[in-house]
Amino acid sequence: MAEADIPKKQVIMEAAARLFRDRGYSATSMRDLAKAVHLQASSLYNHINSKQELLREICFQNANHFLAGIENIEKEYATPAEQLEQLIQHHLIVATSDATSITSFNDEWRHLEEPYLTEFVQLRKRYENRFRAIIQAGIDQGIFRDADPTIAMYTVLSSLRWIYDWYRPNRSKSVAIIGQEVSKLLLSGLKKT
Amino acid sequence: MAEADIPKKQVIMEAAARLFRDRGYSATSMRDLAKAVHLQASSLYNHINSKQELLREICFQNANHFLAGIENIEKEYATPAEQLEQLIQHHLIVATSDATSITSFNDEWRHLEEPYLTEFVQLRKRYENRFRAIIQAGIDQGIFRDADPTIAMYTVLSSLRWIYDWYRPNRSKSVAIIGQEVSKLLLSGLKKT
DNA sequence: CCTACCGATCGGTAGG
DNA sequence: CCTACCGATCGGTAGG
Repeated sequence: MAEADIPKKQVIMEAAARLFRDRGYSATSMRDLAKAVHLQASSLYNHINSKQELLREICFQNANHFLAGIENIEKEYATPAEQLEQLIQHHLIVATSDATSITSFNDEWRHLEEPYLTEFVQLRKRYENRFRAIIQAGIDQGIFRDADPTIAMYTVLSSLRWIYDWYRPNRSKSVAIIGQEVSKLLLSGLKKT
Repeated sequence: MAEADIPKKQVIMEAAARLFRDRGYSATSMRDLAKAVHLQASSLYNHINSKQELLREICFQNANHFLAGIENIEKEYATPAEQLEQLIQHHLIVATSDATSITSFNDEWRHLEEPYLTEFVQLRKRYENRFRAIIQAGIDQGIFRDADPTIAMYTVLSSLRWIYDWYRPNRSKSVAIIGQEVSKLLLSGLKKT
């Protein structure tokens, strides 16, 4: 009975996110999706407008989630070192709170059609710019090494990505602990000093 | 005339790698591919057996390339620190020497059909195991910090991945220099000591 | 290497 | 929410 209260559209969205993650957007058919929610393919269209709409909402939901976090961290924390540490933590929280849909945000967005494709790329760029600015501030203040801020940013972001690409719950440590270890690795390096 | 000597199958394979990278395996049709090599779709089958075959050969070619390198490095270099540094360099060389097909190795392999899917996953696992063993050896010898070797391995591998995901030639530094900076970042960390 | 064509499947609509 | 169905496109084959 409790399940009956979840809007059907949300149920469809979650099933879509899972299929997009497991097979990719293009390899997922509306008939696959219909079967996953125990409907006929045509009945899906009483709740959604198109396959594109599903991808679009999944991608932008995540993009906005990431951006809201970084803006908050810029206000709440003063030093670049704190901001970066919080950013890493926030990135992992967003990614693991909606672990199935993050793959679309990472990989399937390229199947977005215009004008949404352009808009999405701009949102992502904004996130990257803010991320880079924090690293740049750390370098300017002498807290971080004199690294290339773009390279450092992508290295950090990529390191966070493997966690939801390869991580499988209850197979190993918790995401929080993995996140801490990745943070330490990125900030202090692998070599002993 | 020089181009006439390149086997048609190779031309098709390279065009396929580019399309799989740009649109993904599922979203690439044999008619797209045919157009790219100025043929009718049906004519492709005089040179190849199936769409699957193209993906399979692209994926396994890269997998074998990566594995051959790591076996060689294990023999040629003695210390884990040297081996890791060489491994990072080798990974980047493989990735950039065939930059278009590396995306299939990274992302499109999941569209492989059995039994090749299982075989591919095993090859990749073997690469990861050897990579992890080198990090483990460095920890045992006291050269590396007491990190989780699996986490360290994935962090390193992911950091290498962004270079061919995001890097665009002549927009910035060379791959060699980017690789050096990423290496330094991973080994020494972002924070000043 | 082409024309002609196969059955299967695609996203989506009409109409109830 | 269903049945019935649309035109388009899919990977691939036959036959020359």
